[in-house]
Amino acid sequence: MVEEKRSRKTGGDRVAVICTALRRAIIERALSPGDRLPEDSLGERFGVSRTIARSALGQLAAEGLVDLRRNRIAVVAVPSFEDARDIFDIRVDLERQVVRHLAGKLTDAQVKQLKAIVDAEHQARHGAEGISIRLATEFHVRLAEMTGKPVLIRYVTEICYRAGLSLAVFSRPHSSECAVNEHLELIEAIRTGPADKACALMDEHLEAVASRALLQSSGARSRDLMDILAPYTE
Amino acid sequence: MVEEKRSRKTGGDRVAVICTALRRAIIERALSPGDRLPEDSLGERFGVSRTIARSALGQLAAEGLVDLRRNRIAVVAVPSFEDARDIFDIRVDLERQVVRHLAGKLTDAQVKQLKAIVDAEHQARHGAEGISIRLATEFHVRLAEMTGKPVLIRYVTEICYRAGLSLAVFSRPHSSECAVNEHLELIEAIRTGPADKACALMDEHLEAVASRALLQSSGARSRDLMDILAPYTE
DNA sequence: CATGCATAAATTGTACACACTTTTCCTTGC
DNA sequence: GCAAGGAAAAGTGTGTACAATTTATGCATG
Repeated sequence: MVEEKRSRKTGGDRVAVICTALRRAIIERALSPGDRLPEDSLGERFGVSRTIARSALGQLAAEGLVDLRRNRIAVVAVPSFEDARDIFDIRVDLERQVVRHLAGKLTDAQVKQLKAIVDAEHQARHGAEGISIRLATEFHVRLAEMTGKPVLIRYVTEICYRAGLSLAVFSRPHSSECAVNEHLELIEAIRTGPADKACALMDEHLEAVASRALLQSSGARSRDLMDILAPYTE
Repeated sequence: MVEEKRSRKTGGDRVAVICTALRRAIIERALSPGDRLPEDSLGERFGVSRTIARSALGQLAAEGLVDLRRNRIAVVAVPSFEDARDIFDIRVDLERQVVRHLAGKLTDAQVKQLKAIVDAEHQARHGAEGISIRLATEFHVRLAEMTGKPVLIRYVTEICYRAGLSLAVFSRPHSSECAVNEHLELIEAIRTGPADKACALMDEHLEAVASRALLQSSGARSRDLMDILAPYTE
């Protein structure tokens, strides 16, 4: 660990550093829903006191990525099926607003930027699944950022991360394969098409992502104690 | 003060107490956008240490009600005009979801509960304007709560408070007078009508609230934090 | 009278200490 | 072998101290 020196100079928001790291770990599935996040370990890991770690956990709890119960160790949030459904419903509305604001107004630089992400998605499609999911999320977040509307950006970002976390609970492996092509089509629709057309495509895309994952809930609940014990019951 | 004994028994979330008090003070306009919120004074006012006050400010910042810049005193958030517009756009979408889920499904008890709020609004219509605004907000929040969907409730609540704060910046006095009747009509539409009809009425209502607002306000008075919070300290 | 500039006051950033709660695990009695 | 109980360990809740930074004050200077 050699980054000691910088910490004094910049003093830059260390809470934010932890939040960013954890968000990424969660979205990449390096951390799974239910995983414990003790303040001590977290602080030690990032070379800060418990005060900072605790503050970061508070922030992530406010974002719905962490569950925080009194006197109990913080854990990565475990969205219920209903939560997941609601998160996707809200996501559809928010991203429709994004598309509406962006339709026909993307600059060439923006298109290039988006295609770069899709490229990365394409390359990552046979690697670790976590990377694919992170990149897919990044695509949507970047799209939102292009609206330049801070409030909208904040909510879309938050809901996208929560959606990613929900998928970690309920989707089966390799369910996000075809998203790459859909992202390319989205770019085209937003660049050229009228708002309605682009919105419809976004709706379709998100509905596809959701239904690829959420509609078969029974299989996803394999972590449930009852299911695990079922074969041993008789 | 005499609230000593309870602190041992419940130990109940003191951060939440401060957050609730501040949210209410903000929505009732006892605190105005830009008002300073030093951690010391806040803690002293609520009989807790700076640790707790700071945590509360962090939470409110995450909700968009407080602006928190490094090494600077926290202030009540000052939404820009664009922020206000975006907040209302998102609010329309979210509340449309609420209405869609509730249309034709309100129980008698729920209708009664909502009418009680509208009654209170009616009674408060010639009193302090802050109370009217709080009750109007409460109406929408309660409506959201009736969906029983935690995620939706959280976002609607947050966005309603932010909308209320935005109105504090951009609306002129007495612009929310007629909201009482509109709320009554809303209850009826949601109770009896089909979802589309009720959604349309909600859209109309929110659009009316938003457009009644958009004008500059004056009011650059500076007051004492201690005095302002007195009624909220309990 | 305005303007820097130095210094003091106010305020935040962070670590840490200690009390309290929850969890773990070991012991004891049956 | 096992259920009950009770330390010990692990972990959170909160106050406080001190460093770092910003803001306010006052004084000298042009």
